[in-house]
Amino acid sequence: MAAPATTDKRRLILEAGVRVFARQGFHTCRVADIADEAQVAYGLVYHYFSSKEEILDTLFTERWGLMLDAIGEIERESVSPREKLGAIANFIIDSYRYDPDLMKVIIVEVTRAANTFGQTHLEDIRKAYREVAAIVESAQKEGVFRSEIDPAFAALAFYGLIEQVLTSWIFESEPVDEAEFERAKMLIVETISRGLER
Amino acid sequence: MAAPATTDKRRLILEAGVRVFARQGFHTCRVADIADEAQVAYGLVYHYFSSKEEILDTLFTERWGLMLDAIGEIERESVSPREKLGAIANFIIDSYRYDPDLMKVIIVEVTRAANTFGQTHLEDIRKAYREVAAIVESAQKEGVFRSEIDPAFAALAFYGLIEQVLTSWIFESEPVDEAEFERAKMLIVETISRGLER
Amino acid sequence: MAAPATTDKRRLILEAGVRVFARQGFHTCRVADIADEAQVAYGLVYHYFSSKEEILDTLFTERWGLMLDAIGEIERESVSPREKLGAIANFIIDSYRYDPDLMKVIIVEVTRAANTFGQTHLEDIRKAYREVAAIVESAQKEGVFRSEIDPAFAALAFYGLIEQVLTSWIFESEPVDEAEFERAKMLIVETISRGLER
Amino acid sequence: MAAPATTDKRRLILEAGVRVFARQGFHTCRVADIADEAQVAYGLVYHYFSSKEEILDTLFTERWGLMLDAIGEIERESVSPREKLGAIANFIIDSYRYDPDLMKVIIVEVTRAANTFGQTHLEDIRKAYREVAAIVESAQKEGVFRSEIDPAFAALAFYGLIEQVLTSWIFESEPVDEAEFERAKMLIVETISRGLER
DNA sequence: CATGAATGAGACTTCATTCAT
DNA sequence: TATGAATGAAGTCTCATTCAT
Repeated sequence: MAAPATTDKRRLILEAGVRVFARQGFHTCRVADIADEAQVAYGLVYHYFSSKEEILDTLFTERWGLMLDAIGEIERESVSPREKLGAIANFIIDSYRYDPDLMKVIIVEVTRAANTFGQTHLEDIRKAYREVAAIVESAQKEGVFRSEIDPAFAALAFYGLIEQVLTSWIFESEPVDEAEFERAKMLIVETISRGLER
Repeated sequence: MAAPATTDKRRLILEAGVRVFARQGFHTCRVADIADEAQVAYGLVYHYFSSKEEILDTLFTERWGLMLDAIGEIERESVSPREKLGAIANFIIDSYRYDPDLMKVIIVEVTRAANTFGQTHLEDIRKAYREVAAIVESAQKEGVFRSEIDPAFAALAFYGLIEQVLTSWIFESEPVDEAEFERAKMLIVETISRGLER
Repeated sequence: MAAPATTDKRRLILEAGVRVFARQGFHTCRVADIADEAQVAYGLVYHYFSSKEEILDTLFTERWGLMLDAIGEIERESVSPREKLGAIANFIIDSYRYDPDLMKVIIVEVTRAANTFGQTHLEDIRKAYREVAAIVESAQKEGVFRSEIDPAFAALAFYGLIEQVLTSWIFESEPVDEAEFERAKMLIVETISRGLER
Repeated sequence: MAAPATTDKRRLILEAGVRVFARQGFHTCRVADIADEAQVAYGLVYHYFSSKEEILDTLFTERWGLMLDAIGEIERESVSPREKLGAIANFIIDSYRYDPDLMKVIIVEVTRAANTFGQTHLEDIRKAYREVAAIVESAQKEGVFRSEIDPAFAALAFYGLIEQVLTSWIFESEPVDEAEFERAKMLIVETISRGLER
């Protein structure tokens, strides 16, 4: 009695949404494009989602939720702050490696879109920032990180760097190769650590 | 040949565009909103600009050009690499201080918008990155900066941090106070330098 | 061959149709609203009725048929014309008293709706008019009613008055009280008789 | 400098609205039909009216306002109550004679449509009823009309009769001839007066 | 330069109806 | 009988752009 993945039309539509949003952009694509991509009747999109926006919201919330969960788990592990930040960076970069289209959509259409969706999901986004800031703060208390730097500012730098790296990949025409992923992980951790450690 | 600044309708429209794009976003606003804001007849917008997009393009190109000029000048000055990066960060932050709406529009609608405009102005944007990378590279050759870090990656980190800081201001409901500007300048230079210097 | 009234889904749908049409109007409501109101699966509506319109048609035909039957019976009784008209008025007003929603639907969506359904059921509606006209005509022949008035015109006045009274009730926010029903019956008969009798 | 009636597109659209609503009904027609009938671009309809509904509202309000004005004037004349009611009946019937399509639309889509528009314009409609009731009431005080009949009920009967007569014309396939109009005026006044006078 | 009416393609959304189970 | 997912045609409204004055 396995779940018949092929006939879960709702999931089909979400996956089509990822591809279409990534290819054409949220504002530029039409709902018809999503239906076509999903090989599904136009109206079915509205059977499962109340609007084009809800598709994007769902994609973001699902993925961002996974990330927040992962960050929470990482936070609770008893490893060094450096390793924690490294693990978070890894997770985000692996998310891109695993599904670049989805991450592109999330970054381009939500995380970096200050207006419509950025506002809607601001609280979720800020939660991720606060988690990183918390890691930095407790590392400062333990004396592992320098205290001169405001934890919130450190979180800004952390995500700013990662997002910029992902964005540079997004703009590239060629798919990113495996070595590049590993190199980026290392550089990010290296750079951030150097800025934060004593 | 006096320039009657007050009745330069073209300028009026550009300035209205800044306010409207900042307030409503490029995709959400209508050309009529811009005409209204500029207190100008609907059709006049199309007398001076061939499309809504051209208004945004003009705003971006004007401002980004000033920045590229400033970076060029800074590059040619004979000061330390650290001071050069600091000067660039200052310039960008002062741009925001001077005209937050314009910078909001440039960041939200162009720099961070991977699809439409990001693509159009990609070359301009990359030029700025390359300038910073060049500063880093020559500093590495002079032995002032560590050589382990790829200059292009350093530029990514540099802009990523600045953009993230500006973005955090953009999302804030309260206007940013002067002290915050100065604090940010210092933190940015401090963070970047620490990551790059020997 | 017991009729399990409670589970007669068809009847459930018809009754739900009355409530939904009365509340939201025929054009504004959706078939889904009727299914919801009837607590019945969406598709079942189409199992019993070929279209939304057929539900309304059925409601009208059922009720209007009862009225035509009643009028026929009343006509055959050997009472005065005044009493006959009074009995018809009574019947219609009692129909409203017994099921105001149903009468509202019939009047608003069929009887007073000149376009779609009015046309469909025009013949049925006219039959009722002709019955009243026949009563008037034979009363004129018997010398009980004045001959100056065209029987068809008299029927118009008769139904016009009743419909207007019902309409005024339909628009009222408060339910009509019993005394008002009796008062209306009297006034209607009084008014019509005065207009028709010698 | 005569008003160029031919190019007043707004008026053209209103007039087209009358014809299209009369022919197809408000719910059944499309905005495109109105634009076509007016020989005007689709978008222009929305340049002048915010919705299809606003066209109907405008038609009703314009015409009903004229009627209320006329009733007000008639009320102020120093003639007998019978003549006043006759004048009102005349005005309404002449309105139909002059522009049957417009009156058809007003009656079918507004006055007799208890749901959407009836509700919107209920107050306007009731105002007309109250004016007639006022005439009846003062006639009762002067002793010209019988006091047994509630003035509000009399108004109901008055409009009910007129509306029913107009409705019967609306349903007729042939246009109504002049003699019929005059005959109806007389019958209406006759019937109502007989019901009300001492 | 300036105006704003006019155009019409386009996109979203709704919902009656069908159909496979 | 009963279910509700699936279909897709329609229709409303928006708005960038054009154009006559």
